[in-house]
Amino acid sequence: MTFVLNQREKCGDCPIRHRAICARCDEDELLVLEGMKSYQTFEAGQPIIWRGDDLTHFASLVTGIASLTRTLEDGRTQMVGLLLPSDFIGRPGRETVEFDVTAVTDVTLCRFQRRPFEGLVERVPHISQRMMEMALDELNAAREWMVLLGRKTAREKIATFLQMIVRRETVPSQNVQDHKLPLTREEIANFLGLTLETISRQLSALKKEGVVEFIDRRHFRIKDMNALHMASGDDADGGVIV
Amino acid sequence: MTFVLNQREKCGDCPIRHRAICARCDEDELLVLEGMKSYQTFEAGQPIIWRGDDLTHFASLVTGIASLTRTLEDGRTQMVGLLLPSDFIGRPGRETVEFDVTAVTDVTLCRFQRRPFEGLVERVPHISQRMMEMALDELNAAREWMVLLGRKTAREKIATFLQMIVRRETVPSQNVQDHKLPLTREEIANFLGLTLETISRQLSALKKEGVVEFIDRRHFRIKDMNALHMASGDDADGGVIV
DNA sequence: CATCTGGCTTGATCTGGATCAACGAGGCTT
DNA sequence: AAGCCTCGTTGATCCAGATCAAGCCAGATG
Repeated sequence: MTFVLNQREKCGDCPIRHRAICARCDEDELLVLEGMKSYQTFEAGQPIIWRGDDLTHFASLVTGIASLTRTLEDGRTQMVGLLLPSDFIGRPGRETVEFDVTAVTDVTLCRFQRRPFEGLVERVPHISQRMMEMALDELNAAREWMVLLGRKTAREKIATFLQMIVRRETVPSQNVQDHKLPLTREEIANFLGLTLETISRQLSALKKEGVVEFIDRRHFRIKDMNALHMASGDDADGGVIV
Repeated sequence: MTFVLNQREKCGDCPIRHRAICARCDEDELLVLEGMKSYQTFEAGQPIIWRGDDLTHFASLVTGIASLTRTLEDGRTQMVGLLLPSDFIGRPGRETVEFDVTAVTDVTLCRFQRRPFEGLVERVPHISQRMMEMALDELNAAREWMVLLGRKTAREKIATFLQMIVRRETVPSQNVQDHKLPLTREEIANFLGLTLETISRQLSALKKEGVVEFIDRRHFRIKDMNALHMASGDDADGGVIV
């Protein structure tokens, strides 16, 4: 578990054909993958891999949402990544996993044995380049998040989070302005380095100010995108790096 | 700027022969590098690259220390990485830089034009694998730091920071137990997401408790490694991942 | 040798977010 | 339909760390 890739498009039926792994889907190499893939499902809340486990498979997240977290001895937990459909789990050259991966919702993975997949990565330059690109994207995202965790206020953190949700558009969007919070208040808190009470209060505040509107607990709509952006603490340009 | 690599050893005279880039130094490919390298120096405090700048060169940090930071509009700044000698600056496939790189002390870089270097990376599999390994190391380090920034107390942050200094051993060590703080109190604060006053107070507290001893403002010695470890908030095993 | 300057320490006070606590509201089960 | 759960809201209070404010100390400068 490891890469989080902001790339929703598919270019075929099989998840492994997501642009995530190969930008050129007709490549013969991908046919090899067809033979070795298998599917695996997890229920919401179930662990997918624990830190320290052997990484026997690589996988592509087909449906659902998973989280990447670390929990300290006393139970404090910090989310370090959020995996959405088409995101990739696995890192070439690594035997074990450094963070816990947990299914946030029901999850389907499309898996490949690590060895043959790694062989493929080694043989096919544009796949290894793609893996490098994903790693660097993830590195950028992690560093952006470090800025948020270290220096932003609660309000800025939530505004940034909402912007991220809107940008990464979890559901392919039936209604353009409606968005779904993929996480509970507690999970959001663990993502932002806050408590669930603070999340709740800040969301209420944004609602009261007319920046966002809530359809129900999980569904919201941005009423004032500009105010949200102002509240996020990011400068004008630097927004979309992910 | 981008990779931070925890790899002090050299395997030759030239910095590019650091294990950082090639684990097998006799490779012919490295001879190519000999011809295209050039050196560049920066004074303490000078910017090396700004966010958004074109990344025309890759480089290896030969001497000195540099920081990777992001500054918000109102001046709040967060350090997202610390570059020590033999660390690598540059990312294959990227045109621009996402964070500011600044010389913390006087710095010497050994540079290479990006294009030819990238060509080399593409041609030589074990170099591209090494680059991937560095990227993944950095990704892990960034995520570990996210846990620190999001969930650790001031005391835990400082203890973790001191442990990191001891582990990464800035100076090759004349006296095994003496260590040097590579940063000012303010820089440490920006690294840990705190203020300089809090850094000062926490260091005083650790001193008073006999956990560390200060030779002068910059030089310290661990008196009670175990207590320091206890204070860091990390669990028994998970320490050295970097 | 006096002064200055930039980094550092220490004290006093303030405050954003944590913590503790109670209550609501929707979705299950029975 | 009643009784639970789990998740979420809101209020009251607390406290770790920020902020404001003096001083301090060592090395640089005249």
